[in-house]
Amino acid sequence: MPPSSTSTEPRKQPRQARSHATVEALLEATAQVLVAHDYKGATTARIAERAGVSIGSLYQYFPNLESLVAALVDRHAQGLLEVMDRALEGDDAAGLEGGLRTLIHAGLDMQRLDPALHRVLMEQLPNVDRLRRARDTSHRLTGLIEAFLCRHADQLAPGRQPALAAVVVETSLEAVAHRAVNDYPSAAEQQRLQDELYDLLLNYLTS
Amino acid sequence: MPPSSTSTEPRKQPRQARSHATVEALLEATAQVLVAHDYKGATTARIAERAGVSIGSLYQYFPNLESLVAALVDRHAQGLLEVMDRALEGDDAAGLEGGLRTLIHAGLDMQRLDPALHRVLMEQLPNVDRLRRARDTSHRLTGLIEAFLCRHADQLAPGRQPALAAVVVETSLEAVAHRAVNDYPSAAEQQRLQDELYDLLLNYLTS
DNA sequence: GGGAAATGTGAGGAAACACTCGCATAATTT
DNA sequence: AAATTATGCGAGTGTTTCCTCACATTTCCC
Repeated sequence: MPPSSTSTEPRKQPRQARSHATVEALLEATAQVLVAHDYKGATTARIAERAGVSIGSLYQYFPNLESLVAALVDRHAQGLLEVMDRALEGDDAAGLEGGLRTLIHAGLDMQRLDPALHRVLMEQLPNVDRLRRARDTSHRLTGLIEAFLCRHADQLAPGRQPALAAVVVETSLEAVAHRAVNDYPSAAEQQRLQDELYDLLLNYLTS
Repeated sequence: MPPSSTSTEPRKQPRQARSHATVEALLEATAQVLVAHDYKGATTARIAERAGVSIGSLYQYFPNLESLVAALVDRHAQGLLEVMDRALEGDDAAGLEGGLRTLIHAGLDMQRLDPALHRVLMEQLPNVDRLRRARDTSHRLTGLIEAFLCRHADQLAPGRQPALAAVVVETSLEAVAHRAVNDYPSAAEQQRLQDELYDLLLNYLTS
């Protein structure tokens, strides 16, 4: 393994439809290989082969393997945030209870976007800065939740500080939703856990 | 990277004090290298060098790199469970509230055992069976918590099923404790999150 | 002390790895 | 249709890695 260049910036921009398809195929292949072989087994050769593209083409658009994974992380994180954003927008009329229901539902949906990929991306990426930065979707999520709580501050229990509560809510929501989707495949069980999550968070917020 | 043998069983048992020290040094070195270089960077050469031992000695006791990591995981998991076991033993007199306090305290303590190592082990190990098996300390923990809840079943809210509640409690406890220890270094902040955790779980269990 | 067993050594083989580079092909522009 | 630019290719380079093996050293036991 010779030294890998440190930049994670794209090497060149695709200008024709053909090359857009190549980049797309590479990203998709990266996702599949990550899921099938774990991070340590995600090699340039495997990814290129899976994408039906030569190694050389891979390096036309990504300066190194890490940047390819970083691009995939960015894209996945984008999708996650959009799920939560869409769910929370315009749901203020439903009050804290209703909003919490959609919040929890969105939490489950996020995990369902691509659970296997989600696992690898969240669990196995090395602590390289670029990847870490892309990974703290959690922190941006916490921000969204804090804003949500502030919008319903009047219904919160007296002592609850939105900033602190947002951390607790986001962390438990993500963890329980993750476990529900990954360890309990049946829809009935997932529904039960979703109901428990509602109990957990509502009682906490309103004491 | 030639084919790595698949067995993770120890190659031979150390019989003299000297070799016990070697095995110990290797495990300790593995932990340090994992923390310093992430899973992908944990190479046999680095580990042996750090342990002050030759590569050959490493392979006297471990058939491959993976088995070395697996042994470390086992050992770490053992430590975690002992923390929780000790905390819960004989604390039945304190009732649900008191027991929950020690439960939460133990959850934080588990994360503090060796936070950096804990992170790498929990987050970066590949999904190889042996490692997966060793990793589901969470499930055994859930069992401990379920037993705890059953012991105080009379104080639980009417609808609460211990088995389901144990999953929720274990998952949120682990996640929030993890975040507290890793993202909030100051003792004051950790204490605040610990109190929030108490609110979260007590309100949930007793509705 | 001497033989046997346990332990330690590290150079080196074989394979896998990230990445380059010179060149072929396809699309676009003029 | 010629020139230019964009895209695609994959054998090859230099490195890294896992792991073995023939041998050296230490400990144990009588």
